[in-house]
Amino acid sequence: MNNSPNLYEPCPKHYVALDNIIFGFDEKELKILLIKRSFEPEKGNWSLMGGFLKDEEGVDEAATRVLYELTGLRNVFVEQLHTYGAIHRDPVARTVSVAYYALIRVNDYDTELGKKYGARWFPIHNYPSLIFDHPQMVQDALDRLRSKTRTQPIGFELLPEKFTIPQLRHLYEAIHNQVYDPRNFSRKLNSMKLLIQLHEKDKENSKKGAYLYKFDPNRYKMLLSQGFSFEL
Amino acid sequence: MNNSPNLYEPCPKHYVALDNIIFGFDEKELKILLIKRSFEPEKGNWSLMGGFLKDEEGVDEAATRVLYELTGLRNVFVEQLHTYGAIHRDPVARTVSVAYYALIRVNDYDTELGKKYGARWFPIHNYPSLIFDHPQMVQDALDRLRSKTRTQPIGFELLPEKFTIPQLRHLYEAIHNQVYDPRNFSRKLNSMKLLIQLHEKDKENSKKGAYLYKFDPNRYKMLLSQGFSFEL
DNA sequence: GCAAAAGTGTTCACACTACACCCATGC
DNA sequence: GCATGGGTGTAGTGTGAACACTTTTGC
Repeated sequence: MNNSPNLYEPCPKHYVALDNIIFGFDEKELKILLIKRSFEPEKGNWSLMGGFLKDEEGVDEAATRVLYELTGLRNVFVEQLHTYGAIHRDPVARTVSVAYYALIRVNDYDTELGKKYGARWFPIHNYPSLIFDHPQMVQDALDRLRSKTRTQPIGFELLPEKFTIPQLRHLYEAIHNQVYDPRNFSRKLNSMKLLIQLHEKDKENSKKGAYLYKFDPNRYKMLLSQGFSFEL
Repeated sequence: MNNSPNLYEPCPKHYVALDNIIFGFDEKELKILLIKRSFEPEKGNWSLMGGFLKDEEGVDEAATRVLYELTGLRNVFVEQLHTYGAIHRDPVARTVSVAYYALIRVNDYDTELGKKYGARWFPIHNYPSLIFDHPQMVQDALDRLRSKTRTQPIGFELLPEKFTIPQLRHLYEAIHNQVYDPRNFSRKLNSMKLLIQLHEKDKENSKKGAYLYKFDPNRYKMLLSQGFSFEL
Protein backbone atom coordinates (compact mmCIF):
# COMPACT_ATOMS: atom_id res chain seq x y z
CA MET A 1 0.00 0.00 0.00
CA ASN A 2 1.02 3.56 -0.64
CA ASN A 3 2.04 5.16 2.64
CA SER A 4 3.65 8.28 1.22
CA PRO A 5 2.60 11.61 2.70
CA ASN A 6 -0.44 13.21 1.15
CA LEU A 7 -2.81 16.14 1.43
CA TYR A 8 -5.07 14.33 3.83
CA GLU A 9 -2.23 13.60 6.23
CA PRO A 10 -3.53 15.91 8.99
CA CYS A 11 -6.89 14.12 9.03
CA PRO A 12 -7.55 11.29 11.46
CA LYS A 13 -8.00 7.74 10.24
CA HIS A 14 -10.50 5.26 11.60
CA TYR A 15 -11.19 1.57 11.77
CA VAL A 16 -13.80 0.63 9.19
CA ALA A 17 -15.73 -2.54 9.85
CA LEU A 18 -18.32 -4.55 7.93
CA ASP A 19 -21.29 -6.31 9.44
CA ASN A 20 -23.61 -8.69 7.65
CA ILE A 21 -27.23 -9.34 8.44
CA ILE A 22 -27.82 -12.72 6.83
CA PHE A 23 -31.40 -13.73 6.16
CA GLY A 24 -32.58 -17.22 5.42
CA PHE A 25 -35.93 -18.94 5.01
CA ASP A 26 -36.58 -22.55 5.96
CA GLU A 27 -39.98 -22.95 4.27
CA LYS A 28 -41.68 -21.81 7.42
CA GLU A 29 -39.87 -19.02 9.20
CA LEU A 30 -37.64 -16.10 8.35
CA LYS A 31 -34.30 -16.48 10.12
CA ILE A 32 -31.02 -14.71 10.68
CA LEU A 33 -27.58 -16.21 11.00
CA LEU A 34 -25.67 -15.19 14.12
CA ILE A 35 -22.26 -16.11 15.46
CA LYS A 36 -20.76 -16.42 18.92
CA ARG A 37 -18.17 -13.74 19.50
CA SER A 38 -14.84 -15.39 20.22
CA PHE A 39 -12.98 -12.60 22.02
CA GLU A 40 -13.44 -10.02 24.74
CA PRO A 41 -15.33 -7.87 25.38
CA GLU A 42 -18.68 -9.60 25.06
CA LYS A 43 -16.93 -12.91 24.41
CA GLY A 44 -19.47 -15.70 23.99
CA ASN A 45 -22.31 -13.33 23.23
CA TRP A 46 -24.22 -13.36 19.98
CA SER A 47 -23.21 -11.05 17.20
CA LEU A 48 -23.54 -10.42 13.50
CA MET A 49 -20.81 -11.75 11.25
CA GLY A 50 -18.33 -8.96 10.69
CA GLY A 51 -14.78 -8.05 9.82
CA PHE A 52 -12.46 -5.19 9.05
CA LEU A 53 -11.91 -3.38 5.81
CA LYS A 54 -8.52 -4.12 4.28
CA ASP A 55 -6.45 -1.71 2.26
CA GLU A 56 -6.59 -3.72 -0.92
CA GLU A 57 -10.34 -4.20 -1.19
CA GLY A 58 -13.38 -2.04 -1.83
CA VAL A 59 -16.07 -1.84 0.82
CA ASP A 60 -18.54 -3.92 -1.19
CA GLU A 61 -15.88 -6.53 -1.85
CA ALA A 62 -15.05 -6.66 1.83
CA ALA A 63 -18.66 -7.35 2.74
CA THR A 64 -18.79 -10.13 0.18
CA ARG A 65 -15.56 -11.57 1.51
CA VAL A 66 -16.81 -11.61 5.09
CA LEU A 67 -19.98 -13.32 3.94
CA TYR A 68 -17.98 -15.90 2.03
CA GLU A 69 -15.79 -16.66 5.02
CA LEU A 70 -18.83 -17.61 7.05
CA THR A 71 -21.07 -19.26 4.49
CA GLY A 72 -18.82 -20.43 1.69
CA LEU A 73 -21.29 -18.81 -0.69
CA ARG A 74 -20.59 -16.52 -3.60
CA ASN A 75 -23.01 -14.90 -6.01
CA VAL A 76 -25.62 -14.25 -3.38
CA PHE A 77 -27.76 -11.16 -3.05
CA VAL A 78 -25.90 -8.62 -0.91
CA GLU A 79 -26.82 -4.98 -0.57
CA GLN A 80 -25.46 -2.16 1.51
CA LEU A 81 -27.83 -1.24 4.31
CA HIS A 82 -26.48 1.67 6.30
CA THR A 83 -23.34 2.96 7.95
CA TYR A 84 -23.24 3.13 11.72
CA GLY A 85 -20.86 5.71 13.10
CA ALA A 86 -21.75 6.72 16.64
CA ILE A 87 -18.56 7.46 18.55
CA HIS A 88 -18.89 4.86 21.27
CA ARG A 89 -20.76 2.19 19.35
CA ASP A 90 -17.79 -0.15 19.78
CA PRO A 91 -16.22 -0.06 23.26
CA VAL A 92 -12.90 -1.46 22.04
CA ALA A 93 -12.04 1.41 19.72
CA ARG A 94 -13.73 3.98 17.60
CA THR A 95 -15.02 2.05 14.62
CA VAL A 96 -17.30 2.99 11.75
CA SER A 97 -19.29 0.01 10.57
CA VAL A 98 -20.83 -0.39 7.15
CA ALA A 99 -23.66 -2.89 7.39
CA TYR A 100 -24.85 -5.12 4.56
CA TYR A 101 -27.71 -7.54 4.37
CA ALA A 102 -27.69 -10.78 2.45
CA LEU A 103 -30.37 -13.19 1.28
CA ILE A 104 -29.32 -16.80 1.07
CA ARG A 105 -30.91 -20.17 0.40
CA VAL A 106 -30.67 -22.09 3.63
CA ASN A 107 -30.13 -25.37 1.79
CA ASP A 108 -27.02 -24.03 0.08
CA TYR A 109 -25.55 -23.01 3.40
CA ASP A 110 -22.41 -24.87 4.46
CA THR A 111 -23.16 -26.00 7.99
CA GLU A 112 -19.63 -27.28 8.59
CA LEU A 113 -18.07 -23.96 7.80
CA GLY A 114 -20.49 -22.22 10.14
CA LYS A 115 -19.43 -24.41 13.07
CA LYS A 116 -16.03 -22.77 13.05
CA TYR A 117 -17.68 -19.50 14.07
CA GLY A 118 -20.32 -21.02 16.31
CA ALA A 119 -22.95 -19.88 13.85
CA ARG A 120 -26.63 -20.59 14.35
CA TRP A 121 -29.89 -19.70 12.70
CA PHE A 122 -32.46 -17.84 14.79
CA PRO A 123 -36.07 -16.99 14.01
CA ILE A 124 -36.42 -13.31 13.22
CA HIS A 125 -38.97 -12.95 15.98
CA ASN A 126 -36.98 -14.80 18.57
CA TYR A 127 -33.27 -14.19 18.58
CA PRO A 128 -30.93 -13.64 21.55
CA SER A 129 -29.71 -10.22 22.59
CA LEU A 130 -26.86 -8.96 20.48
CA ILE A 131 -23.72 -6.96 21.12
CA PHE A 132 -23.21 -3.25 20.44
CA ASP A 133 -25.69 -1.67 18.05
CA HIS A 134 -26.36 -4.93 16.24
CA PRO A 135 -30.01 -5.02 17.34
CA GLN A 136 -30.53 -1.74 15.54
CA MET A 137 -28.85 -3.13 12.45
CA VAL A 138 -31.11 -6.17 12.42
CA GLN A 139 -34.18 -3.99 12.83
CA ASP A 140 -33.08 -1.70 10.01
CA ALA A 141 -32.30 -4.68 7.78
CA LEU A 142 -35.71 -6.15 8.43
CA ASP A 143 -37.37 -2.84 7.59
CA ARG A 144 -35.38 -2.65 4.40
CA LEU A 145 -36.19 -6.23 3.47
CA ARG A 146 -39.86 -5.52 4.00
CA SER A 147 -39.98 -2.43 1.87
CA LYS A 148 -37.67 -3.81 -0.80
CA THR A 149 -39.55 -7.08 -1.29
CA ARG A 150 -42.70 -5.09 -1.98
CA THR A 151 -41.32 -3.38 -5.04
CA GLN A 152 -38.46 -5.55 -6.25
CA PRO A 153 -38.29 -9.23 -7.05
CA ILE A 154 -35.60 -10.14 -4.53
CA GLY A 155 -37.65 -12.53 -2.42
CA PHE A 156 -36.72 -15.34 -4.81
CA GLU A 157 -33.18 -15.17 -3.46
CA LEU A 158 -34.46 -16.82 -0.31
CA LEU A 159 -36.19 -19.69 -2.09
CA PRO A 160 -34.78 -22.64 -4.02
CA GLU A 161 -34.42 -22.06 -7.74
CA LYS A 162 -37.65 -23.94 -8.38
CA PHE A 163 -40.47 -23.03 -6.06
CA THR A 164 -44.24 -23.06 -5.87
CA ILE A 165 -46.59 -20.12 -5.55
CA PRO A 166 -47.74 -21.24 -2.09
CA GLN A 167 -44.08 -21.40 -1.00
CA LEU A 168 -43.58 -17.87 -2.22
CA ARG A 169 -46.69 -16.81 -0.38
CA HIS A 170 -45.46 -18.38 2.85
CA LEU A 171 -42.22 -16.47 2.41
CA TYR A 172 -44.04 -13.18 2.02
CA GLU A 173 -46.20 -14.00 5.00
CA ALA A 174 -43.09 -14.65 7.07
CA ILE A 175 -41.36 -11.47 5.96
CA HIS A 176 -44.32 -9.17 6.37
CA ASN A 177 -45.83 -10.95 9.31
CA GLN A 178 -49.29 -11.00 7.80
CA VAL A 179 -51.46 -13.39 5.86
CA TYR A 180 -52.24 -13.08 2.17
CA ASP A 181 -55.32 -14.45 0.48
CA PRO A 182 -54.09 -17.44 -1.57
CA ARG A 183 -56.39 -16.70 -4.49
CA ASN A 184 -55.52 -13.02 -4.76
CA PHE A 185 -51.84 -13.71 -4.24
CA SER A 186 -51.54 -16.24 -7.01
CA ARG A 187 -53.73 -14.23 -9.35
CA LYS A 188 -51.47 -11.24 -8.89
CA LEU A 189 -48.38 -13.25 -9.67
CA ASN A 190 -49.91 -14.83 -12.73
CA SER A 191 -51.01 -11.46 -14.02
CA MET A 192 -47.42 -10.22 -13.84
CA LYS A 193 -46.28 -12.93 -16.24
CA LEU A 194 -42.94 -12.71 -14.53
CA LEU A 195 -42.50 -16.33 -13.45
CA ILE A 196 -41.93 -19.24 -15.78
CA GLN A 197 -44.18 -22.17 -15.05
CA LEU A 198 -42.41 -25.51 -15.28
CA HIS A 199 -43.98 -28.80 -16.24
CA GLU A 200 -43.19 -30.38 -12.89
CA LYS A 201 -45.07 -30.37 -9.66
CA ASP A 202 -43.89 -30.32 -6.09
CA LYS A 203 -45.60 -32.99 -4.05
CA GLU A 204 -43.77 -32.46 -0.79
CA ASN A 205 -46.41 -30.35 0.81
CA SER A 206 -49.62 -31.51 -0.74
CA LYS A 207 -51.14 -34.56 -2.26
CA LYS A 208 -52.38 -32.79 -5.30
CA GLY A 209 -49.04 -31.20 -5.96
CA ALA A 210 -48.28 -27.58 -6.83
CA TYR A 211 -46.69 -26.34 -10.03
CA LEU A 212 -43.07 -25.32 -9.78
CA TYR A 213 -41.98 -21.93 -11.11
CA LYS A 214 -38.71 -20.26 -11.90
CA PHE A 215 -37.75 -16.61 -11.72
CA ASP A 216 -35.85 -15.43 -14.78
CA PRO A 217 -33.86 -12.21 -14.32
CA ASN A 218 -33.71 -11.67 -18.07
CA ARG A 219 -37.44 -11.84 -18.36
CA TYR A 220 -37.69 -9.31 -15.54
CA LYS A 221 -35.33 -6.95 -17.37
CA MET A 222 -37.39 -7.28 -20.51
CA LEU A 223 -40.60 -6.51 -18.65
CA LEU A 224 -38.93 -3.54 -16.97
CA SER A 225 -38.04 -2.07 -20.32
CA GLN A 226 -41.73 -2.28 -21.21
CA GLY A 227 -42.71 -0.15 -18.24
CA PHE A 228 -43.54 -3.04 -15.92
CA SER A 229 -43.18 -2.48 -12.20
CA PHE A 230 -43.10 -5.24 -9.64
CA GLU A 231 -45.38 -4.85 -6.67
CA LEU A 232 -46.68 -7.18 -4.00
CA MET B 1 -8.40 10.76 22.16
CA ASN B 2 -7.50 7.31 23.39
CA ASN B 3 -4.50 6.02 21.47
CA SER B 4 -3.68 3.10 23.72
CA PRO B 5 -3.11 -0.27 22.09
CA ASN B 6 -6.18 -2.37 21.51
CA LEU B 7 -7.40 -5.58 19.98
CA TYR B 8 -7.97 -3.99 16.61
CA GLU B 9 -4.40 -2.74 16.41
CA PRO B 10 -3.37 -5.08 13.55
CA CYS B 11 -6.21 -3.80 11.39
CA PRO B 12 -5.66 -0.97 8.92
CA LYS B 13 -7.28 2.43 9.45
CA HIS B 14 -8.77 4.56 6.70
CA TYR B 15 -9.75 8.11 5.96
CA VAL B 16 -13.47 8.53 6.35
CA ALA B 17 -15.05 11.42 4.49
CA LEU B 18 -18.51 12.93 4.35
CA ASP B 19 -20.17 14.32 1.26
CA ASN B 20 -23.42 16.23 1.13
CA ILE B 21 -25.85 16.38 -1.73
CA ILE B 22 -27.79 19.54 -0.96
CA PHE B 23 -31.13 19.99 -2.67
CA GLY B 24 -33.01 23.25 -2.98
CA PHE B 25 -36.12 24.43 -4.76
CA ASP B 26 -36.58 27.96 -6.07
CA GLU B 27 -40.32 27.76 -6.82
CA LYS B 28 -39.56 26.56 -10.29
CA GLU B 29 -36.65 24.17 -10.48
CA LEU B 30 -34.99 21.56 -8.33
CA LYS B 31 -31.37 22.52 -7.70
CA ILE B 32 -28.21 21.25 -6.06
CA LEU B 33 -25.56 23.25 -4.29
CA LEU B 34 -22.02 22.70 -5.53
CA ILE B 35 -18.67 24.18 -4.55
CA LYS B 36 -15.45 24.88 -6.38
CA ARG B 37 -12.68 22.63 -5.14
CA SER B 38 -9.88 24.79 -3.77
CA PHE B 39 -6.93 22.41 -3.90
CA GLU B 40 -5.23 19.94 -6.20
CA PRO B 41 -6.01 17.59 -7.76
CA GLU B 42 -9.05 18.79 -9.65
CA LYS B 43 -8.59 22.27 -8.22
CA GLY B 44 -11.23 24.63 -9.61
CA ASN B 45 -13.58 21.84 -10.59
CA TRP B 46 -17.04 21.40 -9.20
CA SER B 47 -17.61 19.13 -6.27
CA LEU B 48 -20.03 18.26 -3.53
CA MET B 49 -19.49 19.85 -0.15
CA GLY B 50 -17.51 17.43 1.94
CA GLY B 51 -15.13 17.00 4.84
CA PHE B 52 -13.38 14.47 7.00
CA LEU B 53 -14.66 12.59 9.98
CA LYS B 54 -13.06 13.72 13.22
CA ASP B 55 -12.33 11.56 16.22
CA GLU B 56 -14.68 13.39 18.53
CA GLU B 57 -17.84 13.29 16.43
CA GLY B 58 -20.27 10.67 15.17
CA VAL B 59 -20.71 10.21 11.46
CA ASP B 60 -24.17 11.80 11.44
CA GLU B 61 -22.88 14.73 13.46
CA ALA B 62 -20.00 15.18 11.05
CA ALA B 63 -22.36 15.37 8.09
CA THR B 64 -24.44 17.97 9.92
CA ARG B 65 -21.31 19.95 10.77
CA VAL B 66 -20.12 19.98 7.17
CA LEU B 67 -23.54 21.15 6.07
CA TYR B 68 -23.53 23.87 8.68
CA GLU B 69 -20.12 25.11 7.63
CA LEU B 70 -21.39 25.73 4.13
CA THR B 71 -24.94 26.88 4.70
CA GLY B 72 -25.09 28.21 8.23
CA LEU B 73 -28.20 26.10 8.69
CA ARG B 74 -29.10 23.77 11.52
CA ASN B 75 -32.22 21.70 12.02
CA VAL B 76 -32.56 20.81 8.39
CA PHE B 77 -33.54 17.49 6.95
CA VAL B 78 -30.43 15.36 6.51
CA GLU B 79 -30.39 11.65 5.85
CA GLN B 80 -27.66 9.16 5.15
CA LEU B 81 -27.66 8.08 1.54
CA HIS B 82 -24.95 5.51 0.92
CA THR B 83 -21.32 4.77 1.62
CA TYR B 84 -18.91 4.80 -1.29
CA GLY B 85 -15.84 2.68 -0.80
CA ALA B 86 -14.22 1.73 -4.09
CA ILE B 87 -10.46 1.55 -3.61
CA HIS B 88 -9.43 4.21 -6.08
CA ARG B 89 -12.43 6.50 -5.84
CA ASP B 90 -10.23 9.28 -4.48
CA PRO B 91 -6.86 9.60 -6.27
CA VAL B 92 -5.24 11.39 -3.34
CA ALA B 93 -5.55 8.58 -0.84
CA ARG B 94 -7.79 5.64 -0.08
CA THR B 95 -10.90 7.21 1.40
CA VAL B 96 -14.28 5.82 2.32
CA SER B 97 -16.99 8.41 1.88
CA VAL B 98 -20.33 8.40 3.62
CA ALA B 99 -22.76 10.48 1.57
CA TYR B 100 -25.76 12.34 2.99
CA TYR B 101 -28.45 14.31 1.27
CA ALA B 102 -30.08 17.41 2.66
CA LEU B 103 -33.23 19.32 1.84
CA ILE B 104 -33.08 23.03 2.49
CA ARG B 105 -35.22 26.08 1.91
CA VAL B 106 -33.34 28.20 -0.59
CA ASN B 107 -34.54 31.41 1.06
CA ASP B 108 -32.95 30.45 4.36
CA TYR B 109 -29.62 29.84 2.68
CA ASP B 110 -26.81 32.19 3.68
CA THR B 111 -25.41 33.41 0.36
CA GLU B 112 -22.48 35.22 2.00
CA LEU B 113 -21.25 32.11 3.72
CA GLY B 114 -21.44 30.21 0.47
CA LYS B 115 -19.15 32.67 -1.30
CA LYS B 116 -16.29 31.53 0.88
CA TYR B 117 -16.47 28.12 -0.79
CA GLY B 118 -17.36 29.37 -4.25
CA ALA B 119 -20.74 27.71 -3.87
CA ARG B 120 -23.42 27.94 -6.53
CA TRP B 121 -26.83 26.48 -7.19
CA PHE B 122 -27.28 24.39 -10.33
CA PRO B 123 -30.45 22.98 -11.87
CA ILE B 124 -30.65 19.25 -11.31
CA HIS B 125 -30.90 18.68 -15.04
CA ASN B 126 -28.04 20.94 -15.94
CA TYR B 127 -25.03 20.87 -13.67
CA PRO B 128 -21.34 20.81 -14.55
CA SER B 129 -19.25 17.66 -14.48
CA LEU B 130 -18.15 16.72 -11.00
CA ILE B 131 -15.01 15.23 -9.50
CA PHE B 132 -14.49 11.59 -8.48
CA ASP B 133 -17.64 9.56 -8.03
CA HIS B 134 -19.75 12.59 -7.15
CA PRO B 135 -21.94 12.21 -10.27
CA GLN B 136 -22.96 8.78 -9.01
CA MET B 137 -23.73 10.26 -5.61
CA VAL B 138 -25.97 12.92 -7.12
CA GLN B 139 -27.79 10.34 -9.21
CA ASP B 140 -28.32 8.09 -6.21
CA ALA B 141 -29.51 11.03 -4.12
CA LEU B 142 -32.01 12.03 -6.78
CA ASP B 143 -33.30 8.47 -7.00
CA ARG B 144 -33.67 8.39 -3.24
CA LEU B 145 -35.41 11.75 -3.18
CA ARG B 146 -37.83 10.55 -5.81
CA SER B 147 -38.76 7.36 -4.06
CA LYS B 148 -38.81 8.90 -0.60
CA THR B 149 -41.05 11.84 -1.50
CA ARG B 150 -43.63 9.37 -2.80
CA THR B 151 -44.17 7.70 0.53
CA GLN B 152 -42.99 10.18 3.13
CA PRO B 153 -43.89 13.80 3.72
CA ILE B 154 -40.40 15.21 3.34
CA GLY B 155 -41.06 17.42 0.33
CA PHE B 156 -42.21 20.19 2.66
CA GLU B 157 -38.60 20.60 3.78
CA LEU B 158 -37.92 22.23 0.42
CA LEU B 159 -40.78 24.72 0.66
CA PRO B 160 -41.30 27.71 2.93
CA GLU B 161 -43.20 26.98 6.10
CA LYS B 162 -46.36 28.34 4.56
CA PHE B 163 -47.01 27.18 1.05
CA THR B 164 -49.84 26.68 -1.41
CA ILE B 165 -51.03 23.47 -3.00
CA PRO B 166 -49.98 24.63 -6.47
CA GLN B 167 -46.50 25.35 -5.09
CA LEU B 168 -46.32 21.86 -3.68
CA ARG B 169 -47.46 20.50 -6.99
CA HIS B 170 -44.77 22.40 -8.85
CA LEU B 171 -42.24 20.94 -6.44
CA TYR B 172 -43.41 17.42 -7.11
CA GLU B 173 -43.39 18.09 -10.82
CA ALA B 174 -39.81 19.30 -10.58
CA ILE B 175 -38.67 16.33 -8.51
CA HIS B 176 -40.39 13.66 -10.55
CA ASN B 177 -40.04 15.36 -13.88
CA GLN B 178 -43.66 14.85 -14.81
CA VAL B 179 -46.90 16.81 -14.68
CA TYR B 180 -49.71 16.20 -12.24
CA ASP B 181 -53.36 17.04 -12.83
CA PRO B 182 -54.05 20.06 -10.59
CA ARG B 183 -57.51 18.85 -9.65
CA ASN B 184 -56.51 15.32 -8.78
CA PHE B 185 -53.40 16.51 -6.97
CA SER B 186 -55.22 18.88 -4.68
CA ARG B 187 -58.06 16.47 -4.10
CA LYS B 188 -55.61 13.84 -2.98
CA LEU B 189 -53.94 16.19 -0.55
CA ASN B 190 -57.22 17.37 0.88
CA SER B 191 -58.39 13.82 1.35
CA MET B 192 -55.30 13.08 3.45
CA LYS B 193 -56.29 15.78 5.93
CA LEU B 194 -52.62 16.14 6.65
CA LEU B 195 -52.12 19.82 5.90
CA ILE B 196 -53.51 22.65 7.97
CA GLN B 197 -55.24 25.28 5.89
CA LEU B 198 -54.48 28.81 7.04
CA HIS B 199 -56.77 31.79 6.74
CA GLU B 200 -54.34 33.65 4.52
CA LYS B 201 -53.83 33.57 0.81
CA ASP B 202 -50.74 33.90 -1.30
CA LYS B 203 -51.22 36.43 -4.05
CA GLU B 204 -47.75 36.35 -5.52
CA ASN B 205 -48.57 34.00 -8.30
CA SER B 206 -52.18 34.61 -9.04
CA LYS B 207 -54.75 37.33 -8.87
CA LYS B 208 -57.31 35.22 -7.13
CA GLY B 209 -54.81 34.06 -4.57
CA ALA B 210 -54.21 30.52 -3.32
CA TYR B 211 -54.74 29.33 0.23
CA LEU B 212 -51.63 28.85 2.30
CA TYR B 213 -51.11 25.58 4.14
CA LYS B 214 -48.81 24.33 6.85
CA PHE B 215 -47.41 20.87 7.45
CA ASP B 216 -47.63 19.79 11.07
CA PRO B 217 -45.33 16.91 12.06
CA ASN B 218 -47.45 16.19 15.13
CA ARG B 219 -50.54 15.80 13.06
CA TYR B 220 -48.64 13.45 10.79
CA LYS B 221 -47.57 11.33 13.76
CA MET B 222 -51.14 11.21 14.97
CA LEU B 223 -52.38 10.09 11.58
CA LEU B 224 -49.63 7.48 11.39
CA SER B 225 -50.79 5.97 14.66
CA GLN B 226 -54.22 5.63 13.08
CA GLY B 227 -52.86 3.54 10.24
CA PHE B 228 -52.48 6.41 7.78
CA SER B 229 -49.87 6.12 5.09
CA PHE B 230 -48.64 9.02 3.00
CA GLU B 231 -48.56 8.47 -0.74
CA LEU B 232 -48.26 10.75 -3.73
C1' DG C 1 -64.06 -42.00 0.83
C1' DC C 2 -61.90 -38.60 3.32
C1' DA C 3 -58.59 -35.18 4.52
C1' DA C 4 -55.48 -31.62 2.91
C1' DA C 5 -53.76 -28.44 0.01
C1' DA C 6 -54.09 -26.40 -4.95
C1' DG C 7 -56.31 -24.02 -8.26
C1' DT C 8 -60.12 -21.07 -10.45
C1' DG C 9 -64.34 -17.42 -10.66
C1' DT C 10 -67.28 -13.55 -9.22
C1' DT C 11 -68.76 -9.59 -6.97
C1' DC C 12 -68.22 -5.18 -4.78
C1' DA C 13 -66.25 -1.01 -3.42
C1' DC C 14 -63.08 2.30 -3.66
C1' DA C 15 -59.44 4.95 -5.82
C1' DC C 16 -57.30 6.82 -9.75
C1' DT C 17 -58.00 9.08 -14.35
C1' DA C 18 -59.59 12.15 -17.47
C1' DC C 19 -62.02 15.92 -18.57
C1' DA C 20 -65.04 20.97 -18.23
C1' DC C 21 -66.60 24.66 -15.88
C1' DC C 22 -66.98 28.61 -12.58
C1' DC C 23 -64.51 31.89 -9.36
C1' DA C 24 -61.81 35.79 -7.77
C1' DT C 25 -58.95 39.48 -8.82
C1' DG C 26 -55.47 42.94 -10.95
C1' DC C 27 -54.88 45.31 -14.72
C1' DG D 1 -64.08 43.09 -19.29
C1' DC D 2 -60.57 40.08 -19.90
C1' DA D 3 -56.73 37.38 -18.91
C1' DT D 4 -54.68 34.49 -15.39
C1' DG D 5 -54.30 31.11 -12.23
C1' DG D 6 -57.28 28.76 -8.31
C1' DG D 7 -60.72 25.88 -6.97
C1' DT D 8 -64.62 22.22 -7.46
C1' DG D 9 -67.60 18.32 -9.73
C1' DT D 10 -68.52 14.00 -12.31
C1' DA D 11 -68.48 9.87 -14.97
C1' DG D 12 -65.86 5.89 -16.39
C1' DT D 13 -62.46 2.51 -15.57
C1' DG D 14 -59.45 -0.62 -13.38
C1' DT D 15 -57.41 -2.66 -9.42
C1' DG D 16 -57.47 -4.70 -4.79
C1' DA D 17 -60.32 -7.15 -1.17
C1' DA D 18 -63.56 -10.46 0.20
C1' DC D 19 -65.51 -14.74 -0.31
C1' DA D 20 -66.97 -20.34 -2.08
C1' DC D 21 -66.44 -24.14 -4.64
C1' DT D 22 -64.13 -27.90 -7.39
C1' DT D 23 -59.91 -30.72 -8.18
C1' DT D 24 -56.35 -33.99 -7.22
C1' DT D 25 -54.35 -37.63 -4.80
C1' DG D 26 -52.18 -40.17 -0.69
C1' DC D 27 -53.68 -42.60 2.92
